[in-house]
Amino acid sequence: MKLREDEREIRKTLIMEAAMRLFEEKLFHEIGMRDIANEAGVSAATIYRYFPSRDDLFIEALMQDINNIETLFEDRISRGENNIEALTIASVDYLMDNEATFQMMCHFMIRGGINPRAMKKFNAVQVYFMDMFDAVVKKAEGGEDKRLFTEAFFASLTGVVMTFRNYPGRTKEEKRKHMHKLALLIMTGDSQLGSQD
Amino acid sequence: MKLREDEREIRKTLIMEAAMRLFEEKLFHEIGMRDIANEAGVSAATIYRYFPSRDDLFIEALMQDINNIETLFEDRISRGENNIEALTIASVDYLMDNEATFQMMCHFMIRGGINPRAMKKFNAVQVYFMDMFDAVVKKAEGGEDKRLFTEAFFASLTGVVMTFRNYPGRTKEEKRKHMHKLALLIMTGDSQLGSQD
DNA sequence: TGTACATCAGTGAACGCGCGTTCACTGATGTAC
DNA sequence: TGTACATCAGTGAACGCGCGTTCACTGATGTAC
Repeated sequence: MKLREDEREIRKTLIMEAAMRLFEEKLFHEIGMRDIANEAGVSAATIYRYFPSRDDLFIEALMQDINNIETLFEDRISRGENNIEALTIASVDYLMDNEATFQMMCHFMIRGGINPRAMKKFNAVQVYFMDMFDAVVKKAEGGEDKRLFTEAFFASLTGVVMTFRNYPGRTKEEKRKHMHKLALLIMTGDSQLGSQD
Repeated sequence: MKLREDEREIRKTLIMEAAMRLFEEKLFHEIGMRDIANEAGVSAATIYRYFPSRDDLFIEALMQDINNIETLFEDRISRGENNIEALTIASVDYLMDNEATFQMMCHFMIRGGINPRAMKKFNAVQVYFMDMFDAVVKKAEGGEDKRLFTEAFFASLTGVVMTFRNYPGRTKEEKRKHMHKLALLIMTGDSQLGSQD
């Protein structure tokens, strides 16, 4: 019966959304199955009827989130914010404002011992994400293959956010501004420090 | 008695070195107090006579490691490898070859809930590290204040290594080469992709 | 319309394990007189 | 040189907790005849 299958999909989404909500108050490693169950209004055991493991749950949530990013960025492009500077700012802001995505990314990049099934999914997500970035960059910059540029772009923004997001003694807005500055410096070779050719 | 104090310092170092050795076979979060104790040839309880907690132990180890980096980089500079390109390669290699340092850095940057005492130490380490980098860059590049540049440098290299160190289907050497390429692209705006002024 | 059966969502409770840390104690070493 | 005492390194065992996951079971819903 098809209806049942649809129903299942809806439940899965409900559970994932509950999990995502928890990132607003907790860090990735502090979010347990019981927390998610509680937030979703089901029992912890129920989650296992929809996801084979905690890792799988989070990776599926990440996959779903990536789709949101895609439309979000395409909207920006179509609104004319399609130069590298605007894209840089947008990317930093995205990573700053979407704790869930950022934390999950870091987790799966750094942590080992993830089951192969989940890891395969995560790698697919990474490739997909990079492809999307690539397409955006291509539209913004025009022309030939910029894969290397995209990778550098993505990796260094991640690094900037990771390094300065917990910088002590700064408000969130100060951190954000600082990151913008650094990201622009990296991406455009801006100011008196630029690339020496 | 002074001798006793010295003896304590030696023991501390022994334990830290044992901990560092474990990074060659395990990831940060897999290294437990019992493992360290075992590797150092003492009991787990003994460690607590020297360090107030696991976090403190690792942070002190990190602090010690940073000193090694300093001399390592200063050697390079004095051997004439003092341009940005050489420094970039050296930094990537360092992060690739020193699992311990890299993993500890990531851990303390991302993970919350670290006790304030330990966190304060970690922040001091970060500042120290950045200062050192700054000095190296200044010597390599000459001239004025490049703090922003240093920060961007450091953060993006960290990001590159983090993003591509577990890239599937590549040997370690392939990964390393790829990182070099990306890092150089970022730092110098090299190749056909460079910064558009 | 009614009955027997299969399917499956949902769950409370428990399993099993690992881990950071603490406790109560032993024994060696140094100090004072 | 000998004795009484203080200090402290070291430890095996246990504490306490949290967590991912599984189990055995209940009850609702859909299907077949």
